[in-house]
This record gives sequence, C-alpha cells and structure tokens, in this order.
Amino acid sequence: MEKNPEKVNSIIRAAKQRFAHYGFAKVTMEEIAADVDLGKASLYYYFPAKEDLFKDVIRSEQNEFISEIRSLIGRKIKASEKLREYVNHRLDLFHKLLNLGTLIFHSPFINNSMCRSLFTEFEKTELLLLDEIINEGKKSGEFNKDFRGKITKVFLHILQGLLLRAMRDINDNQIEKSALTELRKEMDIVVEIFIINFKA
Amino acid sequence: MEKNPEKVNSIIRAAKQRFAHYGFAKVTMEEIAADVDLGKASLYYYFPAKEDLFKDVIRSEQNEFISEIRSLIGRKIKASEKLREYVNHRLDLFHKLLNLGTLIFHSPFINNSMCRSLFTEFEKTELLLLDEIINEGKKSGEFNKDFRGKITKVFLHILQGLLLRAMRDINDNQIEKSALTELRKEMDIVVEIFIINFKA
DNA sequence: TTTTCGACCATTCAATTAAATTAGTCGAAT
DNA sequence: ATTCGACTAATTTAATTGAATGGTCGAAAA
Repeated sequence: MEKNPEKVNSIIRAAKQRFAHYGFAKVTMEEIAADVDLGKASLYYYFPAKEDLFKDVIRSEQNEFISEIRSLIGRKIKASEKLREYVNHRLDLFHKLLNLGTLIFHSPFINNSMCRSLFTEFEKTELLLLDEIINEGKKSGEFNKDFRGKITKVFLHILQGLLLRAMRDINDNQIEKSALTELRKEMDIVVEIFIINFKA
Repeated sequence: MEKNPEKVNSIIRAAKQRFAHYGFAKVTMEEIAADVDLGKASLYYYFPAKEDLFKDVIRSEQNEFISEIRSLIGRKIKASEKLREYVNHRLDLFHKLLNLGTLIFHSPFINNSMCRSLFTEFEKTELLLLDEIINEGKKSGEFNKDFRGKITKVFLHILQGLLLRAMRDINDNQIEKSALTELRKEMDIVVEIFIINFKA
C-alpha cells in the first residue's frame, strides 16, 4: 500500500516540467512515464488519473509557497513587512502556476471542478496565514482592531481580482513582463493602503 | 447621409433585447430586422456590420451610465458620497452588460479586439469621471493630496478585478444573486477604505 | 508485497467533408 | 434617404472517420 515517495516525487517533478512547457492537454501520460523510465501502465499504479497527477503538481507548488510563508511568519520583522512580502511571494507563486497550467486560468478550466476544489481549499489556507500575520500585528499594537476577518477576506479577494484582471490580456500563454511588473506595483499599493488604513 | 436617428434607436433597442436574451452569436440580423419590420438588407443600410450594431448596443448602455454619473457629479453632496454611488451605479451597469452579452466576458470574447477597444475607451472615461469626483473632494478639503491619479487607477482596477473574480463562477450565463450582493458589499468596503485612507 | 508492463478497451480528439445557415453586397425601385 | 429581392462568400454545424490517448487488467518480475 505504501508507495515509494521518492518515485512519486520524481514523477511529479517530471510532470511539472512537461506541464509547464506544454500545458495540461498537450502532455500525455506516456511521455511523463518515459521521462521517469516507466511504462504508461506503471504510472497508473502511482496516480489513478491524469487529473490527480496534475492536482498533485499544483499542490506541490502550493505547499512550497505555504512553507515559505510559514518561515516568513517566523521571522522577527514587523507584521506590515510580512504583509508586503506575502503579496510578493504570492504573485511569484501564481506566476509559476500560470506557466504551469496555461489552461488553469483559462475557460473552461476555471469552472472545472478539478481546480475548483484545489483553489477553494487553498483560499482557506491563505486566509489562515493572513489572519496569523494580522493578529500578530494586532497583538504588537501595530494594527488596530478594525482589521477584522472580513477585511482580510476582502484584501485577499482584491489580490485575486487584480490577478484575474491581469490575466485577461494574456497572449501566447504567457503574461507580458510589463504587465507583470505593473501588477506587482498595483498590489504593492494595495498593501500600503491596507497597512496605513489599519495602523493603530 | 443623415440617417433617421429614431429608427437607429429602435433598431438598437430591438437588438438589445435580442442580445440580452440569446447572446451575440445566437441572434441573426434577419431576426432583428424582422423585429423592426425591415428586410435584412435594410439593416445593413444603418449598420455596416453585426459587430457595429452590437458595439452600439453596448455604447448605449455605457452612455446612459455616463450621463447618470454626470448628473451625480452635479448633485450637491459630499465627494465621498459620490464615490459610494459611483461604485453602485457601476455595478448595476455591468450587471446589465452581463445579461446583455452572456459572451462579452466569456472567452475568447474578452480578448476580442471588438470589445477590447470599447472597454479601454470606457476605462479612460471612467478615470476622468473618478478624477473629477476626487478633485472636487480635494478642493473642498475632504480628500488629501495623496489621492493621485495613479491611486485612482488602482481603485478602478480593483473594482474591475473584483467583478472579474465574481464572474469566474458564473452559471447558466447568469450571476447568482447571493454572489452579486456579496460583490456589492465587498466593493462598498473598498470604497470606505479609500475614503478613510485619503480623508484629509 | 510492491512494482512493472504488454495487451487491450473505450473514449476523446483531430482532420475532412458536405450541407446549411447567415453575414454582408449590389443594383434597382420607392 | 430608405427599402428590398436576389445574389455571393464566409462561417457554422453535423456527420464521418481514423488516430491518439486515457484508463483497465491480469500476469510476471523484483
């Protein structure tokens, strides 16, 4: 029952590279199998379906992000600085995911139940992480009590929205560099506004 | 050369109803023509292409919005109150446009050059209107000088982003009522944050 | 027991074609 | 200025087919 986790990881790595290069639809299970010197059927021993493999690739990126943030939270810097870093890390993550999916954020994928659960789950985690940072800021007297959970949610939704907006005009499955830096600037401004607004 | 503007308007009205019901693709020029008791060929006397007719339908809604806002600006209320109303009017407009297009905001329409120009043009107008309101607020001493043009842009982009985000999970070409009220609440919060943040 | 794979099935995808719908044109009539 | 019948060209749709691919299974290797 216990599958070799090293092998599982090597498969995920191989799949990640393929997906990043060609997108979900254009990658075959046979290719991924060949990358790790396996037969196609053997791949199905580790992953019951192509979607599951893809999910795990995304989860892998998300988990990396989460642990980065955990270590960020552990650092001894002001909560406001953590918020700033959070936003930048977050954008990096989605930039990766974008390269990775091509389709992820394109219709009809975004309405796809496969991704749906992945991202609603991730949103919950993000809210927890953000609340941690903000509560820490409240405790240290950096933020005031108006920064409630609802506001955190709005903050996150703004980030999500700005990202979606930037993805509207995506060409050749790649976001333009200028659009990306523009997006980063806007997100930075949003953070600053929230920081100023909820300063104690 | 001068075409009967009354007839033009009746055509736009008829087209608007059809598009709102069936979406751009599912409406034929013949149907619209029949609605106003014309032959199809006659329609092409007034509109050189189906796209142009559709554009004018959208422009008609946009113009109605713009004049509503112009009258809002004329009213003797605080600039902050005008901002609040702006956001709500704006959401109403896009709710209408959503019903109207079905396709407008769905891929690959959003990348469609036809709509592209319409909405980039409209964005410029919106920036002008918002800047008017904000400048008025600055003059009256209600807002401080940090509320610069760049911030106005971010503000607008946030509204756009939140809208896009809400449209992610759209079913049966209709936005859920609960999602709409949720969206309105979030936009209201955003306005309040900006108002508080840039209060003089 | 865990892992691998060849052979197989069923489904989806891509390319083709043909038929039908519909956007758009034009010249003549009103 | 306005209307339309008759026409063309382009697009959409449906049906067909063959190939590619996701997924299964039982047997064998490690």
